[in-house]
Amino acid sequence: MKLGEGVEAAIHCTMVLATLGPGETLPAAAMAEAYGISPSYLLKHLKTLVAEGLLESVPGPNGGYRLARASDRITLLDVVLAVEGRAPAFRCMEIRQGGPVKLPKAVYAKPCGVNAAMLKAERAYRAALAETSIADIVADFNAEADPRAVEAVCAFAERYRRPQG
Amino acid sequence: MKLGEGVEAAIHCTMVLATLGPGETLPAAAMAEAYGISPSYLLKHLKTLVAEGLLESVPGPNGGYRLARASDRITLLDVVLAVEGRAPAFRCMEIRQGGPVKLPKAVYAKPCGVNAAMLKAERAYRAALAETSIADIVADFNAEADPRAVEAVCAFAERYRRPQG
DNA sequence: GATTATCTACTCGGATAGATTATGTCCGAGTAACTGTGG
DNA sequence: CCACAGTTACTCGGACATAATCTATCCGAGTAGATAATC
Repeated sequence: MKLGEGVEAAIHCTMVLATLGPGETLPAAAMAEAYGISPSYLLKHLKTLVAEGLLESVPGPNGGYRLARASDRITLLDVVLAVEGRAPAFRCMEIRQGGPVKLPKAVYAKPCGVNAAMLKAERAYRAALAETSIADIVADFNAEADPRAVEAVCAFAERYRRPQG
Repeated sequence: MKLGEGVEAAIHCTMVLATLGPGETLPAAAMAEAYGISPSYLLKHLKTLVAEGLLESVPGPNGGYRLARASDRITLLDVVLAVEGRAPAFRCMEIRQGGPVKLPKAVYAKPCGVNAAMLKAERAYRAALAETSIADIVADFNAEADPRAVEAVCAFAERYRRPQG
């Protein structure tokens, strides 16, 4: 039960991309510098987000990344699943069938109760993540965070944003 | 976002230990054989469960493991946290502070909104796990599962159980 | 001076090493039961 | 026949290899813009 470090980066990058105007892009190198992380490694995760349909990439000079759809239609769940994979955290290996005594397959027709309980909990987890959109997080940040932090993010986006794409 | 394979084994072992009478124990080797997993590796996880206070171990001949408290007071959350650790799955690295522009620490006094949202989801996950006790899972298994599977588990426990401890 | 072909520089994308964690295994410490002996 | 000491075999506990995964990096493909030659 441990999420990769790239999830945090992916969420923050998605947030800052949400502050851009329509069509504007931001290069990966700028975001990597802004958060003090490896550009190559961030690129790896951004690539995944593009493949998952959350972001769009524009190659060439003045290229960069932008959201593939409005920020209020991208949830934290979308980002987490894109980076970590859609497979459930608990993967039932059916060890209940692993013993030496082999019963007919029909005995195990009903799904394992343990698996059911674990998946139920994971549904609750995902539902909670799905309740919060990137737009919500950004709005909360702008409203609640220290004005200097908000100003710093705006200045950063203003400096590195690329028009149109 | 991925749980170790040992979680499933730990839950199933806890369940079968819950079917024993008071004071009775079951050796690790028996459970490993019943589920077709490595005895040494299972022992590793059982050891952890003992250290976490969920199980008790009895050394020597006729030794084994038993629950440290009643099965209706052991939840799935207890087992998962014992095996996977109590640390949250999402660990905020504060990359928002990682950039080249250094703002006063007071700016970051309020916790990161991303972290808050992720931890909220994880609280929902843990709450769902805490709702289900091992006794619940066992009762559901006895009521819903195929009678042949129930019989197999009973026969197994009957064969390997050790009196008293 | 306008147009066009070329060239350059900058971007993302995929394939490639290193580090950390999870998985799987082995041997040693400790204890209860068994065995043989003596009373 | 009973008590007792020694031995044995079986259990868990901790330290040690192996495999998988996450982290980090480098080089290549592609494109927009700048440049310079040409009409």
